[in-house]
Amino acid sequence: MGDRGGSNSGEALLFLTDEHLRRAIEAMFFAYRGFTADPDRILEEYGYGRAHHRALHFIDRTPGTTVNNLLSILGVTKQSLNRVLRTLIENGLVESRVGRKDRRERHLYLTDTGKALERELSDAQRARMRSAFRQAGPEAVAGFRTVLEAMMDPNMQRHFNNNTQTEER
Amino acid sequence: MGDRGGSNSGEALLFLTDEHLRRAIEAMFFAYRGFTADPDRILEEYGYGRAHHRALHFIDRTPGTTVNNLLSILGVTKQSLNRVLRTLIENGLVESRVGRKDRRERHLYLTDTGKALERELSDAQRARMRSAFRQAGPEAVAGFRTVLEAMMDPNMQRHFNNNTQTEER
DNA sequence: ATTTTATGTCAGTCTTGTTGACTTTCCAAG
DNA sequence: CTTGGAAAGTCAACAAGACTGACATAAAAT
Repeated sequence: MGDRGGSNSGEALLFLTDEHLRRAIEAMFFAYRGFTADPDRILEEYGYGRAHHRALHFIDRTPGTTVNNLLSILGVTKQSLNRVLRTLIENGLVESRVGRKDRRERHLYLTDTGKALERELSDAQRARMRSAFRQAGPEAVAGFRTVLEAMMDPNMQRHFNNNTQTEER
Repeated sequence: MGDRGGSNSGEALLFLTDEHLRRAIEAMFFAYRGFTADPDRILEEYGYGRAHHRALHFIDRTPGTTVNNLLSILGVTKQSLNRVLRTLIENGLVESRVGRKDRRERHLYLTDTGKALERELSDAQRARMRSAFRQAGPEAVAGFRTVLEAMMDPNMQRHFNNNTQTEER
């Protein structure tokens, strides 16, 4: 019982008491709140919500992505996504183009207005992330990413590492 | 641009390109989904939601906590919390006791049934956390926690480090 | 005695998720 | 060529969980 978690390097065993894990769970909860706080404030000004932010983010990340692809990334129903997408299209933030190869598909792009809002949102989020990373230092950042990736569902890891360019411009 | 952020802990400089930060933002998004996936499944069986989980968690963490304290931790309105709390009390998972010193206050405790569900939920969440921690290794875990804490709002850091026992048993 | 605090409740709104049913388009296999 | 089924959109209805605002009650504080 009076054992130690060994040295920091190598494969030293981990003493993960329930209390350690509970603290980590709470840290995750509180940190996520911080993570979304800044974008939430901006979104409110425009009358949008987090769902809109997510759509903007992933369309920006992969221009020309299809609705179906977006669905599998976001993990919501098409009806739910469609409502958000319709608003964004109506308001001129997102453009939906019929696919050339498969004309059932709609390929999604951000307009200049859409890009501007996405920028504003991600600038705020990046600023907080950058500040946290600077405070924590490079080693901590590496560890942070490693743990986050290990926490994802395998399916989401796939999306995370998938840099497919669905170009159809 | 070629600057160094070397005032940290005497470590290598951080190259935080927008692309790095974007990846980190996505990792946070996907990881949080994994983080909540298991409890969500369990909650669904019982007809509860995340809001109930949060209440159970923090009442379990700080038995005898008051409604007001819970409100400031969870950051929701009292109407919203009250609905959740009422359900949990009606279903016999939470007990609400009038304060002895200040009889306006209600002190909240988990019943045995409440403790059982809290256990089931946090066991699932801890299992995933433990697995991720084991995969990532001790160094990564330390970094993970450091970054999360730096990402919180100062107000939430306060709650995170506050181990006040509101004992009124 | 009055004010403030802690809590609870009622009513109504909003966002974002859900299911189910139906239509249109259109690729591809029979 | 016909038909089956996939991709996408639409409509309707609904629920959880957040919100605001108004009001009630009890008790502590002034």
